[in-house]
Amino acid sequence: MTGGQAITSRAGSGGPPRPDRRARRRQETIAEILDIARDVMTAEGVNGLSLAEVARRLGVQPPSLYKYFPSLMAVYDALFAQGQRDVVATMTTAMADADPGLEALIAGLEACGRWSLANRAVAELLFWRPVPNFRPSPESFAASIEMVRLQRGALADAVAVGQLGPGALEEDAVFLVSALIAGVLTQAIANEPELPWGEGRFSPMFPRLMRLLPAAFPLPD
Amino acid sequence: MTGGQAITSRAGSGGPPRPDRRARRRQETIAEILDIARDVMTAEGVNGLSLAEVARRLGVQPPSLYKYFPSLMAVYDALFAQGQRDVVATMTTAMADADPGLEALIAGLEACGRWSLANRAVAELLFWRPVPNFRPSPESFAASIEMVRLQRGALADAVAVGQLGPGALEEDAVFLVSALIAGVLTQAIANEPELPWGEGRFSPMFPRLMRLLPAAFPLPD
DNA sequence: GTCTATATTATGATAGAC
DNA sequence: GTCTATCATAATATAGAC
Repeated sequence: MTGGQAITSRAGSGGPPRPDRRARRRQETIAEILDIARDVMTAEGVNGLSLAEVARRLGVQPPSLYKYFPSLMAVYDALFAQGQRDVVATMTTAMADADPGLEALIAGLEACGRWSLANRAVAELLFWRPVPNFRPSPESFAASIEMVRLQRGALADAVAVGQLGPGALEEDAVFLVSALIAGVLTQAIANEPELPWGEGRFSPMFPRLMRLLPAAFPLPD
Repeated sequence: MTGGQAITSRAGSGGPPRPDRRARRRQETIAEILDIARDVMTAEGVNGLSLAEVARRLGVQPPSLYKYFPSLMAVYDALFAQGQRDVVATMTTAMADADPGLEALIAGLEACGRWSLANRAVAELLFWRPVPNFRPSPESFAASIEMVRLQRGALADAVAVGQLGPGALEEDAVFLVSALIAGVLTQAIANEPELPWGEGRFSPMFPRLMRLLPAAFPLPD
């Protein structure tokens, strides 16, 4: 199922494929590997990921994968990095479409929740750290700092427009907020892994929790 | 390192050890196996538990363990059941020592949090369900129903004494409450696994979250 | 960039001697 | 209730042919 195109083009032109074409093909294969890896994690658990199973599903022999990733941990790292980028982009878009302040904060967290239930396995990898001996590379980790920055910005906006009190500017405000979304997500993923955001017993609690934010960071009298 | 006592007593009396003595020794070994299993999970992750490693640490050969547990999953189930009993007992005690109602609810949840950070690996097994193909047996699962019952009772008490509004009697109130403790715990375990309850960035948020309960279940006007 | 072959290591589990 | 020996399986990873 692979190589047909490349061989055809090579036979047709008589020359080797253009470098960018080869590079693009390589990127496609990498993307396919990561896609399959996500499927495997969803089916077998985050720890159940194995290069052997990925190779089986891709229809190649395990050693071939080492041309694309130097180790299993490198695959985890790529999944982590891509997932983190993906969730941050999703949150950023959702926040940009909402009024700055509390609405944007809630929209961003809700987008994070929706994404996490739609990408359960990667969300576990990102937020639960279930793989021993796996530490995300510094570059991967950088994106999670961006996530905190996003939330801090929205909290500051909410203070600026008078929706929240000055407590929301404190350093730990973001930890309180992230515990709220983490709680809903953990319960949903652990107890109702098949249900999307908005269904089940836990994610519908999210809007109610968000309505508590003004009480958590009260305006000064 | 074992067997010395039994051989001595057998040699001394000339007869076989009394059945209850043998049974007690067996229970001690089972307890020791579970103890070591907890250590292994703490060190290698919940999924890193293996009978081979337990046997190594216990100083026996792997097949010997099958005299005590029929499979690895049976060990997980025993850990699950014991952990669930343990955390429910801890919560029950903490709640009994507090005023019925909101204080008891908070004391129970706080005890659950303290226990979970002190028993990280088992808490992950209980609340995250990270082991694929592991379903707790019905008996094990029964204790987690008791946990819900405890919380519902405290919520009802809080309504009865006028601390919370009637919303706390609704079926989903316990899901909201459990999302609060789950959020703090998830963040603490994932990001600061070495820190006990009360330290770090997340578990100190718990009292602040509990102070939001009256706003979550407001009294009628 | 794919393959075969292989090294190395590990696992869960069973049979059967003692 | 312990052991040795073994089965069956699986994993990551490397060497080297094509």
